[in-house]
Amino acid sequence: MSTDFETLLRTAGSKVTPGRLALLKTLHKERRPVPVSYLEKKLTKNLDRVSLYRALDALVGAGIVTSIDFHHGHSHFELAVERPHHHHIVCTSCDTIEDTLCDMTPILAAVAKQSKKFAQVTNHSTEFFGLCRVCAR
Amino acid sequence: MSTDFETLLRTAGSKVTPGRLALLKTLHKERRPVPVSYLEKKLTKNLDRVSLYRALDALVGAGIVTSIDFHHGHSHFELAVERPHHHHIVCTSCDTIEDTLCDMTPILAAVAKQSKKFAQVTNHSTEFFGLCRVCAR
DNA sequence: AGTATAAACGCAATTTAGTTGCATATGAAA
DNA sequence: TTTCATATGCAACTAAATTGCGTTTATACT
Repeated sequence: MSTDFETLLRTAGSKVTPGRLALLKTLHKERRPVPVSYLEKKLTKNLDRVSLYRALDALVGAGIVTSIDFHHGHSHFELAVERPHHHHIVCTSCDTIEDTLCDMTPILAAVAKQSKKFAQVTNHSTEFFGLCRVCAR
Repeated sequence: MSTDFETLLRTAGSKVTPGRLALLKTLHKERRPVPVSYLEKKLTKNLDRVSLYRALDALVGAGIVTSIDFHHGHSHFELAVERPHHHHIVCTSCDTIEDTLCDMTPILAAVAKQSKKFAQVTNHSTEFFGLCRVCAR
């Protein structure tokens, strides 16, 4: 899997700019879904808020970054490349996150087959909520 | 299959108020996920914005209403009772929504088994995205 | 290398979503 | 019918995300 962010940006039809490279580098380091506020702080010297949102938009559109909703009132973002497709379990008490691999392909097939209105199911987002072992006591 | 909103509110530990009854009635009529802005307009005479949010909070907490995120920058809400558990496919081009039944129980079991940090998986949210037949052309 | 141009950028202002504090009103239980 | 916790409304506020616009810059093409 490539750490070649430059190529990634090119394939996304985006220009290779210092700001966007810094963004990808940060997401790559984090390896977890992070809120925009966090990226904003980390990248103050590279991208302002507006450019950050626009970059994220472009990257999500190109499938390079995933937008995730944990029902926290704001989006989280995670690098979608370099790792197998996965989902997250979130503790509703302490917000701990754990990655979880899960195979949605049979479900996707069933949904596509069942649907009357849709020509294709291109994407899905799934989050699990629960109680972590610490909070469960 | 009860349309007995009064009982619903009571079991949720909530008081039976005209505003909350009107809210449930509206969600019942709609039978689809609606944004808060929509409810706000429909219910101006019954509940102001703040009371609406607080009522939704209570109902979601009690499992009577589901909060759904279509990546539109705001939440949608749908009545969770009176209907089998289901998910939604959203057209990324025109926002058409179609309900879809899908059985996540095997997935949930797999996730729970696989998880190291979590004691229980209590909930999940899944949305599918795609192109409807109209937009696909 | 030099230049043209569309994409990216930064800043200020704005919109939209959701929340807090507090005083008042009201449903439900005794 | 009194009591009291819960629900409500309003105003003010915080936070999230977007728009408009003038400037800069990466890249494609001489």
